[in-house]
Amino acid sequence: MADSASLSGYEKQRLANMAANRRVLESLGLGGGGHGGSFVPSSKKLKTPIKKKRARPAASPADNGGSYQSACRTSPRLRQSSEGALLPLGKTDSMLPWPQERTPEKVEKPPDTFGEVPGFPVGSFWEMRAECCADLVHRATVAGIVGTPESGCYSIVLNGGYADDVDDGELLTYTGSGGRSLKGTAANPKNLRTGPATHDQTLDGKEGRYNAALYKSHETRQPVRVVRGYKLDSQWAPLGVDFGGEANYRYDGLYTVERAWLGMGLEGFRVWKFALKRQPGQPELMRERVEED
DNA sequence: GGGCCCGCAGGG
DNA sequence: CCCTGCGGGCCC
Repeated sequence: MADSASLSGYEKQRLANMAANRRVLESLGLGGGGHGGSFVPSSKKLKTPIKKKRARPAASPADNGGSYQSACRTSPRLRQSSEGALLPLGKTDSMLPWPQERTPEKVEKPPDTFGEVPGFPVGSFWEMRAECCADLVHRATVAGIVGTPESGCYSIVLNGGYADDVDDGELLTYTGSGGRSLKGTAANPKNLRTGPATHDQTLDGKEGRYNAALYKSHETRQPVRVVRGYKLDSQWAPLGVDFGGEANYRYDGLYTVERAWLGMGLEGFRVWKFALKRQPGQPELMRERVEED
């Protein structure tokens, strides 16, 4: 670790924000770092992809007629059926409710629900967000938060979108959405999916609806499904298929929203922050990475 | 690495 | 129709 004098203002602020986030998590009962979790192999996080390019199977709607098929796989430790028989790769005895075949027509989706999605237990994983979306575990292809201000939040994806979020596995902090200009300028109009922060996040309106969903969950204490992505800088994140792992996105179980507060983001605007705690009685988290340095 | 484009789901 | 967003691919 470099001495603090050599750190940029941004990096100092990042560390300060992370320290503040950790204090929130510590107030929820667990000391920071190193607890729980089954320690799976010691594959270091690679700095560069193993292969420059992977041949990705038809994975865009244009390639398969307008819809994503289910491409969920189940982790090796879950790959045995309840009877103990080894199942064919990629199949579990409970993996049935969602189409196994390609579905050219738009599929009518049932309303979203709280809690585990039948057929997709803790440890289920995917290569792409769209597949996770098709399986109804996180019903958005890009957005990190799914839910409504009225019902609450059904699911979130942790994928390193905010550099000062803290992930201790059982406890984590998560930053809300909004506060960005995605339209570009009149002279140079864009249609961005993300962009630099330009204003404070809010709980209001369509821009704040996802924050309001998490805030509602803080009140209702309904469980939130948590999916971790490979871009998350955490020992609890999946390695990523380009880095020697088998998952890019992994369902890690149900969490409750324990805290909700307005904080200062790294880009100089207010952001909504949430602290989540994993519900007890679930399979242990997988730890595919060694300690980050 | 960064920049840019555009598909998609979901909600107003 | 419009808008949002922790994608993914491509180019440089």
